Amino acid sequence: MGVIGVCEDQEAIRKVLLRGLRGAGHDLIVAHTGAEALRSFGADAPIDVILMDIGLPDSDGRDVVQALKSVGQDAPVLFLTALGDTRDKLQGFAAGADDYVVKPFDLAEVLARIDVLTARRGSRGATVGGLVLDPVAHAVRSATGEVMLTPTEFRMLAAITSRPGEVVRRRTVVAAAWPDGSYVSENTIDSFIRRIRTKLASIDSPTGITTVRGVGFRVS
Amino acid sequence: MGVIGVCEDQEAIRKVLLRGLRGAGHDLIVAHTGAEALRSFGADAPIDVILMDIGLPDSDGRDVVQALKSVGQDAPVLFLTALGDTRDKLQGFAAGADDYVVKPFDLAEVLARIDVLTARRGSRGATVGGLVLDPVAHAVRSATGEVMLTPTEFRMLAAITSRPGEVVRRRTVVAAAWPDGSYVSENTIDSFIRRIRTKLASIDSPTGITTVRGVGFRVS
DNA sequence: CGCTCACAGTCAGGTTGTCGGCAGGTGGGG
DNA sequence: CCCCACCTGCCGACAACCTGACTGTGAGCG
Repeated sequence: MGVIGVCEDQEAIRKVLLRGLRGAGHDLIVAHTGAEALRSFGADAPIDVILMDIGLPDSDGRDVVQALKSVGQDAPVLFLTALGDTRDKLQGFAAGADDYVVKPFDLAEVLARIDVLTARRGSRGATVGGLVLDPVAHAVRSATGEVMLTPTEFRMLAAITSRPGEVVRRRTVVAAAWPDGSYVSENTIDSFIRRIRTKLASIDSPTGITTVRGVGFRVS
Repeated sequence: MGVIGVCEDQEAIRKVLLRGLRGAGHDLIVAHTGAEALRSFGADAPIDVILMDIGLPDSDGRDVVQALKSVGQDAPVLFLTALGDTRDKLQGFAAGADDYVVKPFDLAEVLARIDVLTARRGSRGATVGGLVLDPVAHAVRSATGEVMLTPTEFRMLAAITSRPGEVVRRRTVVAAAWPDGSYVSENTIDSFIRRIRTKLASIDSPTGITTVRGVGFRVS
């Protein structure tokens, strides 16, 4: 379903979480400490939801989340913690939480809440600024026409349009359009971007792909 | 802040909610029964978040929510209910909930959760004195416009705005914006400050970077 | 089997934006 | 008044990016 970044130091809890998440069909990126989370959950990691403990051995999960946000990681965050006071919760939300669950938690509920968080960002746009992406026909439509896209072109464009207005990093695009672990030269990305741009122009698309130097691409 | 649709039949709870929501600066559309909610919360009602009780006198809040979704109302839904079993919660999420809070609830927490739901559909980013830094888009926004920043510019501005009102030393800025151990001439810092100032001016930013002679910079 | 076509990926050359620094001007504090 | 910190305009180097042409591969077809 999605890629979940899990940061939890206690082995027993981690085991329960990992099994539950895998059972629900999620892919996982696991960290045991705040420092590890900072390394593994970078802005270019294709993470859909972050599950974060607050009481980590090396740091405060809230600080970790704020650090991640400041480097551009914008995946929604669910705090999973023993701190259940209202004040703790408010601090969690202030630190950028999208949800907050108090231990001991019920696995099924956590899974449901994760579904909500993943769905909320996925549903953000079959149609973006006068452009309609048709996954069945592998085509894009605008007011004035329609073009076919090749499979790779389609996956790339889908990755970029899935976040209208946001910059999508080149690595993220690669992760979305090519199978895991495959190497593609930077130049290949450029070529595909060019082809997509040409096709979009051929149907007088109102929105185009703008490049953000040193970062990636963005629909505007 | 936003328009909240509240559907709650019990007067005591409703009163607490209404006062709290108004106090937080929200506008309200109030319903006392499911039927009233269906009438008032239509697809064209400009609602940002729906606060729904489940145990309504005339109907089940979950059915009401599903009916609203089927007519195109897509505002996020927060269920506020006495039913706290895991099974109840799962049913709530299955019915389309974005969040689920069990009574007795803490008003401050509910307000925080509402903020999350409204913020997710609006603009994101830390806001400092009328300026919004968006790490995802690599941009700064003011009331009148938006500019893109280059990676280095963004890191510098982020370092300075991270401590509003305080003076940030030149060394601190360098440490935040350049890789460890790299030497940059004092003049280079000035150049970047200048570029950032120019970009901020181009969007009529209400706050600017003031220099503190011999120490560093500060947002005012 | 050989031809054609579409797609993926590469290469080389040109173009542009970012970075970092220089040189000269400006202004405030001693 | 002088010095030093800072401002400003400007320029060169370099990397990132764009562009058009080209190669390799595999499917479809007569």
